Amino acid sequence: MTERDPVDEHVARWLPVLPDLDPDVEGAVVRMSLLTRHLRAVKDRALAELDLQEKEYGTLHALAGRGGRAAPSDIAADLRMAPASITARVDALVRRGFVRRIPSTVDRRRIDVELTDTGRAYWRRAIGVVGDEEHRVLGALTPDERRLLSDLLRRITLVAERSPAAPSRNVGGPL
Amino acid sequence: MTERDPVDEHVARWLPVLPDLDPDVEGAVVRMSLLTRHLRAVKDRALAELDLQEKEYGTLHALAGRGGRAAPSDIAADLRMAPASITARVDALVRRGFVRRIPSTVDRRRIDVELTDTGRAYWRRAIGVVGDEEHRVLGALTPDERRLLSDLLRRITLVAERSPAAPSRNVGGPL
DNA sequence: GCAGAATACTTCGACATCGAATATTTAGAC
DNA sequence: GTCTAAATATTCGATGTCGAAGTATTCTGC
Repeated sequence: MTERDPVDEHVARWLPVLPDLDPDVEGAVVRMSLLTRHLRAVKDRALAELDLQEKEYGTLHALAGRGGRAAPSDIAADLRMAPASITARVDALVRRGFVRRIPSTVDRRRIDVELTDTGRAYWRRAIGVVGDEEHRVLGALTPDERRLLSDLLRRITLVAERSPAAPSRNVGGPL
Repeated sequence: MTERDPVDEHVARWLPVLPDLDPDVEGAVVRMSLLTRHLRAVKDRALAELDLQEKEYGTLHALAGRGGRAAPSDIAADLRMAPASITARVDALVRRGFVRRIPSTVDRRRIDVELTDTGRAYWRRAIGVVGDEEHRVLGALTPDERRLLSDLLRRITLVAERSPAAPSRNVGGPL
C-alpha cells in the first residue's frame, strides 16, 4: 500500500462538502498540477547555478529544437505563448549574446532568431540539469509503469486537444 | 493501438538531437503540463459565462473548503501563492460583495476573510462547470484506469514533495 | 497594376504575481 | 516588566505576460 500524499488530505477535506467529487479524477488533476509546478520550480533553481533563468533556457531550448534558427512566431507556438511576449525574451537573450536577429532577405516582415555559439554552449550545459529532476521524480516508477503512465496521459491528451469550445452544460442553479 | 498526439511529434523531433531522451519520462512530463494548462483555460472560459474569473472562483473555492472563513495566509497556502498576492484578490471579491473582511478580536494581527451569501451562491453555481471539463477529459479512461493513473501520480508526488530542497514554502526538510 | 486583406513583428497599456520592506501585534527570554 | 524575535497583513517596486493597436511588408482579386 502506498502512503497518503497531500492530495489525499485535500480530497478527504472536500468529500464531506462535495459528495459527488470523484477522488480519482480530482486526485489526478491536482497531482498533475502540483507536479508541473514542482518541476518548474526545481528547474529554475537548478538553472540559476548555471546563470540561466528558466525562461531563458526555455527559449534557447525551443530554438535548438528547430536547428538553432526560428521565427519569433514559431518560438511562440512551441512555447504556447503570445508572439508579443517573445520580443522581450529575445531582447534579453540578444543582450547576453546568446542569440542574434537575422532579417529575412526574401520576406522583410520576417526576422529569424539564431543561436550563437555562446548560446548553444549554455543550452548544452543546461540540458542535463533540467532532465535530472524529471528523471529523479519519475524514478518513483518502474520503466514499465512510466510507459503505462505516458500511455494513459496520451489518451487523455487526445481528448483534451479535441475540445472545440464546449458549450455551457449544467449551468444554472438559481441564485 | 492509440493514435499519436502532439507530444509524440515533439519527442520524435527531439530524439535525433538528444538520443538520451527517455520518451516516457518526457512524454509524461510534457503531457501533464499541457493538460494542466488546458484545464485551466477551459475552466476560465466556462466560468466567464457565469460572470466569474478563474482566479475569483479559485479564491472562493479555497474559502469554501475551509468552511467559508479563513485567514489570507491560509488561502495563500492552499492556492500555493504568495500571501501578498491574496490582498488584491480579496479586494476584488469585497468589491463584488462575495466576501467580507472580519478583524479577529483575539489576535489583532489577523483578519479573517468570510464568504457572503452571494459569494457562496456564485461558488455553488460554478462548481459543476469546473468539474465538467475534468470529467470530460478524464472520461477517456475507464474508472479502473483513472484509479491506476491517480495511484501512479501519487507515488510520483510523494517523491517530488520529498526533494532535498523542496520548492514549496513549507519546506523544512532536515539539512 | 492597384486597393485592400492578410501576415509578421513590435509597441503600448493593463494586470497578476512576487520578494522585500513596513506597520502592527503577539509571544518569549531574562 | 522590558526588550527582542516572530508572526500577520499590507504596500511598494519590479517583472512577465497578454490583447489590442501600430508599422511595415507581402499577397490576392479583379
